[in-house]
Amino acid sequence: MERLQPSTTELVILGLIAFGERSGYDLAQQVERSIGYLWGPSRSQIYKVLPRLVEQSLVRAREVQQRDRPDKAVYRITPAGRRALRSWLEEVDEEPVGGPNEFVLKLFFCDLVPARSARTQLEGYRRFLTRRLRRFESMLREFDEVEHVFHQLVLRRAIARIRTSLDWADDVDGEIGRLEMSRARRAHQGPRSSRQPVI
Amino acid sequence: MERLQPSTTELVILGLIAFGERSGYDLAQQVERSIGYLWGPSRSQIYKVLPRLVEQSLVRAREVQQRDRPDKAVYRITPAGRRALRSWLEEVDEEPVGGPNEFVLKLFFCDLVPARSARTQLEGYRRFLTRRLRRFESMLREFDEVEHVFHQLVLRRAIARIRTSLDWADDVDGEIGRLEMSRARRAHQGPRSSRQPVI
DNA sequence: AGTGCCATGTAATTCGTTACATGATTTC
DNA sequence: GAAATCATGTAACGAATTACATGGCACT
Repeated sequence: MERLQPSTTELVILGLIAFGERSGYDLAQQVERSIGYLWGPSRSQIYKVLPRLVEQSLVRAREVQQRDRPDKAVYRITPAGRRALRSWLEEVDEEPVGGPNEFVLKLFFCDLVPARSARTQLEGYRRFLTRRLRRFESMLREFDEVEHVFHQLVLRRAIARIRTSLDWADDVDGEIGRLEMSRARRAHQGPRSSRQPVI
Repeated sequence: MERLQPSTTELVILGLIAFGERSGYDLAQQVERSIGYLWGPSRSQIYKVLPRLVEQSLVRAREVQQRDRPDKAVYRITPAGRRALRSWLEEVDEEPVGGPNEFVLKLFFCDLVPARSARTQLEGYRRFLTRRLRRFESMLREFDEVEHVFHQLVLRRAIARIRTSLDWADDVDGEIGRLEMSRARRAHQGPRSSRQPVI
């Protein structure tokens, strides 16, 4: 009974594990110190997801004995896990059900994949933002400003934020270019570098 | 078995009804044409919430017979509903569980309350944003830029968006000022105006 | 003695989604 | 004849939260 695509929650956990071996506790900590604001499952939810990932053989668990600390289980990504993660990151969902954050969430993990994939994802995000911007701007024209001042104001905030994100996307584009160059340079100098994608 | 505070979903539905009598269908439509992007319950969820609101006597239902269209039920806010809504809008939750959107959601409904309440809510939002900005900026310093380029980039987006929201808050402040003045002018000229708060 | 960190989980409950079901009327 | 709009709901399921439960070590 394998699902075709794991849930976003599962993929995010998987993504964090892809950066290196982690325990459930580590994951909970890292979540709130990094992507917690984009997407924040509770500690207990993480512990529920981990066995599911093992079951789908996307990660493998390993017991670690400790003296002065409680024993713990650490999880490491498997080849199947890498494949699942890669296909998630490479697929561009034009209208994600989980909202616009899904683009950003995927971009967060783009250190794991070739710069090419990051660029593709970014393009999808840009298209999404542009569509939204058009829609919101036309909504703004329809609203009457006299009766519902705050409706308009809130909409204006949304529009301003989209514009900011679009500007940011331009920055990222440049950054990806620099990344590609530095990776290419390293590739024909020394063979293994920490900057190369790891999955 | 009365809850002390209705859920956010209930309050948002209640808020929309406060603008005027609505059917379940109307609500679903209005949601996706206005605040859907901030907070989007499905149509079927709306139909589940409406009886709950009746039960808590925050709204009253009325049957409407129609010839060429199916009959429908329309909902109107009650005095108890107004009280619940007002207390929600006037209360500033410094760290909302539903995330930052809760501030914006409340501001969306601020045409219903005195300008004073809007300003108080806005101040809370500003404090929230400033706290976040400080936190994110310190996170940015901690990240190493070499290994995880995209972690930094995503964080930079969040920071840029917060700055945009803060600028927007300045705008809203000015707009509220204008609103107060125009309301005051109307108050000592004609007695009833559509621009006065309705709850 | 008390707080906080490490570490993992279960149980109860709520919230919400998707899919299904129905059916008339209007518009292309 | 097909599609869209109006109109309301149920049923099955999944996802996620909060609260509960345990327990040792380190630091003040």
